[in-house]
Amino acid sequence: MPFTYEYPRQALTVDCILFGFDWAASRGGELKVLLIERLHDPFRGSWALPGGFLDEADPTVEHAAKRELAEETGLTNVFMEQLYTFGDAGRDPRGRTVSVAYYALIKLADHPVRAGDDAGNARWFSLSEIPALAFDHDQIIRTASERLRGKVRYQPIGFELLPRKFALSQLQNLYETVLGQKLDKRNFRKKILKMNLLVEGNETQANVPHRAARLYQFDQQRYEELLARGFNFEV
Amino acid sequence: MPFTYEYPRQALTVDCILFGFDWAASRGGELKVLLIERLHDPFRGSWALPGGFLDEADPTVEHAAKRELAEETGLTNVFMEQLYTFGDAGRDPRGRTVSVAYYALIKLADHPVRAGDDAGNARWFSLSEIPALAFDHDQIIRTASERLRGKVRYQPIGFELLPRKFALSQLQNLYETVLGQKLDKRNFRKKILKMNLLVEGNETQANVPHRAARLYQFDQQRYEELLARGFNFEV
DNA sequence: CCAAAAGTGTTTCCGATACACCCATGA
DNA sequence: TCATGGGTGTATCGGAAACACTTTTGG
Repeated sequence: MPFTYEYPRQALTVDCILFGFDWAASRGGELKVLLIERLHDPFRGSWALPGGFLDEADPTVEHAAKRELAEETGLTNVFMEQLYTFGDAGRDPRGRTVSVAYYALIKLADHPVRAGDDAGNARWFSLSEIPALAFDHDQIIRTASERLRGKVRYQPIGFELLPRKFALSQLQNLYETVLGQKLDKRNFRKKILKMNLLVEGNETQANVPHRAARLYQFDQQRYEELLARGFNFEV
Repeated sequence: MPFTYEYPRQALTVDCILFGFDWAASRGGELKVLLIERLHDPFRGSWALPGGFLDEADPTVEHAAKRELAEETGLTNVFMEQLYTFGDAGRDPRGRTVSVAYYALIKLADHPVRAGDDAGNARWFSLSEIPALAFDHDQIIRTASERLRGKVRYQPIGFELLPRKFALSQLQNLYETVLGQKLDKRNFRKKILKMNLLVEGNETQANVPHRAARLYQFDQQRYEELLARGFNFEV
């Protein structure tokens, strides 16, 4: 059942960049990106970002991104933000395709991943060990990483990337990873605590071969206040 | 000559938001936006953003935006940045249309505007007196205004919006207009001069009924250095 | 000489930075 | 008892903010 139009039309796709923070990575945390293995041509067998064609039934483009993500990786309830639209001629060997990319930050532990219908496999890759990707997806990931580095300055990204309860050193480690630079421990703590964004819990780490760290949580209400009124976290 | 595809495709358009700064506007400057009057349905006779369909021959989406802008308003050599992609169902009465919006800042004086082929008229409107617009173009303009307010904090926008030679009070007025708040004259001057971004000229304003202001220019080279290394202009 | 905008310094305050040692825990 | 990371305070510096009067020009 073909579809016919008076003028040529380009294909419209969405792609999803999901970032997770892997605290357990040996000696310092790592940022990871979720990739799927393509089951169909073009680039069959290659790793790629989850994504696919916009559907007539999708009420919004963002909806299409969430739908494709769920279909290919099983992930749901992910808050996505639009990143950028990629549409250079030649980015898809099938013909002109324009892709709207969305990105999200999620807690790795809360979102187990499984391969879905259109994907042979789904896996988290460290940013530093990403294989050759289909289409211009390496370029998309670079753009997303830059955006993340920018976002960290005016939004508390730990809220989305860390487990509900975390040690301050984990939060600092996350910032150091995203920003690519070491931060002073005492100054970091002073600054982050002064924001009144964190609630000190009663628990501490368990089974660590050193003094156990106190665990904190984000204060949801305070977080929303900060977002609404504008926020600034200069390093 | 119809075009046929195996799966349904959405129409892809581009829209251009051009901002200009009108210094002469009585009592303080005004931000203006370029609009065109639509010659064809839907929304024939309405004011709208310049824009149109992506063409198969456009090598990039940005190229499509520049091409449409030139066709409808005669403006060329405009540096555009991608703003956001708008694709909610229902934003176009003809059917599903996804639009990639681009925005640019230009010097009003350097870019005289004329109506082009597909536009009955082209005119600058103050942000405060924008008429009812076609599609969701009011929403697009709101998004662009917010982006501009954000951009002002890390890029010297005066470079793009002001005439080549300008008085410091013009620059301050621009910042006040974009940010929507008054700034302290002495502090503003100190800060902007300390950046070494401005070159003091020999000339002064002519024919003003008060003390003539010294005129400055941006230092192109210093500007590029700042852009490259990152830039911060907190109010 | 009046109206209107140009131009000019100092003080205060706060946040950013730099910096080193003791503490708790499990092995 | 040792290795490992957790936890803590102070001094200095620099940029941000507040603030008012004199100068120049055309009408």
